[in-house]
Amino acid sequence: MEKEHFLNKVFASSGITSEELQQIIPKYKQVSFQKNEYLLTQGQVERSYWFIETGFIRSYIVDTEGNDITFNLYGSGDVVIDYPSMFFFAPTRENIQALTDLVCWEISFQDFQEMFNSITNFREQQRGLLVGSYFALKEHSISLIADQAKERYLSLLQRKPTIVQNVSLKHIATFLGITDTSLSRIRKELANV
Amino acid sequence: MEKEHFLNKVFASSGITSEELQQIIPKYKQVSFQKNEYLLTQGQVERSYWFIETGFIRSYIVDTEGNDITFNLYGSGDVVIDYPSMFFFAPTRENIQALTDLVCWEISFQDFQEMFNSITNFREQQRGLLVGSYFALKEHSISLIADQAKERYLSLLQRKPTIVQNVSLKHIATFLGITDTSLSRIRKELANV
DNA sequence: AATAAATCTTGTCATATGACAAGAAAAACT
DNA sequence: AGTTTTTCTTGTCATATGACAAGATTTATT
Repeated sequence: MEKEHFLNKVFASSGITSEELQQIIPKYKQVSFQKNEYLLTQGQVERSYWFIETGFIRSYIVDTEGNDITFNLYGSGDVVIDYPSMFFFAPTRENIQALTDLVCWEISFQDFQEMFNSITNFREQQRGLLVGSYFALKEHSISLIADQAKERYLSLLQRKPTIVQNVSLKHIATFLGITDTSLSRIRKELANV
Repeated sequence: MEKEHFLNKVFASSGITSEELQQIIPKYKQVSFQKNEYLLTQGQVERSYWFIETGFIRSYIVDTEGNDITFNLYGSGDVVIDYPSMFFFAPTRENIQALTDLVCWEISFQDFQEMFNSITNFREQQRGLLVGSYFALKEHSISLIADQAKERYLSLLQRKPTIVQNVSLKHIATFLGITDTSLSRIRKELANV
């Protein structure tokens, strides 16, 4: 996709003017990653973030027992960023990995910061992304407490069908807070109905 | 506490100048709530938020089965806000309730917004609060998946001892994603060691 | 102080999910 | 195409936690 076309879509409902968009466009650059490549690994400080044009990404953390837990799954159109690392200059606990070959649009923290401080509409739009991530995490967290594993799976299937279709069972399972064994049984049960 | 003294503490490490602080100070007003009073209820849109000077607050949501689940617990110095409701003008799912008599400092969204757009240091500091909330929620969410209930309780006890001392067992339990019965047993077990 | 209400503890039993292991199926690689 | 590696399924058994109910304790109210 052409850069301008893509960014037009990203900023479509933000009220950004075409003059502002002309300032924003040069800050984004297209980057590609190969399947299994890492965009960020544990211990690094994130100095830029990405919008996915095509492909799938997961982020995962390794817990104290060494278990690999998928923290988030991303698809086309999603923004991929570890906010605490980016804004606190803190070494991340996350590993962000390409699940497929990727085409992304990257912006550096420095460029982001400059536009965040100078363009009100950009600021509002980006704050919206952060609040949106917070909201998604909040719903996920409530769901881990309130819902059975089967309900969590059905909810994900409804909200992000392409993720469920394209990501391996074990990653979806740990994202939902269960084992791959359990998710396999849940799928079997759902298929039998 | 005097208003200026309190705000000096809140903005201490934000790089805000004393001229800027003079702009900020008039926007905050002291408000009191009585025990059990609601600061926000389900369905409302949040139009201001609070810093707690003294007292304890909990926010809870009611799930689809009618269960009351504590989403967050707040004590002195904490910022109390439902970000999605505030920034998306969305009816909240949360009920925010005083657990004790409270003294808080309140700021309206409108005043917040004005300063967020005009004072760079205020902007950075407030963005930091949002990212900090995101980070806390992220750790909590990972902990719900990766840790046993006992570990989650011990972690809360270590990070927020005054919360554990001042909030009733059943609220702490649902915050940790377990029943009051289970938490009671965990406490018994810990006492016996 | 007496009473009522809320909170916490403890018993018994049920159940969702995990742990581990073996095979089957699918995907990746040579 | 054949081989290796990864992913998914299924069986058996274990366990953390829940559900419900009855008392005990603490706190609030008259």
